[in-house]
Amino acid sequence: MSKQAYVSTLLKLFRQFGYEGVTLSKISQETGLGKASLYHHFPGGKAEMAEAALTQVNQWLETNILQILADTAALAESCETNPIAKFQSMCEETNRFFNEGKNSCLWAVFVMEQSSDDLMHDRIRWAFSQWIAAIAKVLVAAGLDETLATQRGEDAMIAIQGALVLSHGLKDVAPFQRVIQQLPQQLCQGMGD
Amino acid sequence: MSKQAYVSTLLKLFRQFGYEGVTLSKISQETGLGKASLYHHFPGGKAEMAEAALTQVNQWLETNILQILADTAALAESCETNPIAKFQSMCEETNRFFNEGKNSCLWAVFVMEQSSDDLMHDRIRWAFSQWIAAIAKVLVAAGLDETLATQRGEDAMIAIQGALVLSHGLKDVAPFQRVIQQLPQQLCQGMGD
DNA sequence: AAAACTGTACCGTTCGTTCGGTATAATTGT
DNA sequence: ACAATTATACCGAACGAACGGTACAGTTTT
Repeated sequence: MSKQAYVSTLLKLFRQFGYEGVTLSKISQETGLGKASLYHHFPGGKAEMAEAALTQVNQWLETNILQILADTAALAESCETNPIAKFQSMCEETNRFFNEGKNSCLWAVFVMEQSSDDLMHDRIRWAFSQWIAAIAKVLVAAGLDETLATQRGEDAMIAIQGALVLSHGLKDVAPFQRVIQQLPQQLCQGMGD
Repeated sequence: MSKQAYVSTLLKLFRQFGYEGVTLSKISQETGLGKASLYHHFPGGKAEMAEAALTQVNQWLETNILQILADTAALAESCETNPIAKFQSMCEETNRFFNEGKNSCLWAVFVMEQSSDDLMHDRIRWAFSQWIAAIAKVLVAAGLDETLATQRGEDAMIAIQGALVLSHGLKDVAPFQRVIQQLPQQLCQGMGD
């Protein structure tokens, strides 16, 4: 089992139970590694394990979301006036990442639990603002006002995070599915449709 | 100090740190009560304390949100065609409850942490669906289609929950403030403005 | 006096962490 | 080539501290 696989297990556990809710026994059980072995891979202990999980999420954001949104290849085409395709790709990737709404968001879990120290919270804040800025940049390139574009980026994050919370609360992924489906058009509303 | 005040302290702690993040030592320290006293008031221990906190939130929902939305007094007036005033009251109360966005939502914390047992999760689900249904009922009374009305109720919950998450993530209550301000008109859009 | 309440000491368990050590693979010296 | 050394991965056992919870004798309130 590679270290990447261990981190994936850590991510699964932390976003499911939160930082305090995860015990080293659970981690040991889930990874198959003894507690002492965990300290070989993560000398910083539980805190470093949580940071590794956060790193994986932020790397997913960079490679699977930010890169797609910032991609200038499709810009030469019709994507300039109507960037709906980009947002559809974003939503597909987001839907996959959150397992159709059945997964929680590590950022939300760590932030609400206030388990993250300042350094960790800064990395989460960076993630949120980067995602928002990437969306806004696409909309600005399509001719939207910058202030409104940023607002829509925020609204997208609000919709995704809120839908995750509500879907978990209702034990029904339908709200998240509806949000994911409607989001691209919602972001592009009032533009050259 | 009344029991109600103790429960308020419990609510504060649980929504700030989550179920697993709160220890009896913290509770004892924050309430000024010894462990024995805590078990006198809450014989069921930590689980009962968490349930008491949840009960307080759900009671707030009933008395400060559901009741206002279901109030038929203003229905005789212009509220029938334009229920924006009701939603404004709802948002004011919500804004106060979440301390302008600085507080977390206990439902979201418990649901995301998966710390709640089935009975607790059912009460949280009840709260979400009741709030949504109450909003939908107002919109239906104002002439909106039932399916769309329920969707807008869900969107309101999504907006509130998502805005809380984002505001905590960004360490900035501005997104929550904007959502609270825009929500009434957003709920009534396309109606007799 | 009876009831409600609380302080102190304590219980067994589990927490995150560390120690000492083993087995295997890679590297080095000769 | 082979032996000596180092590095990597892993684990059982145990640590002190803190966990949630309990027993019981007081104290306060009524």
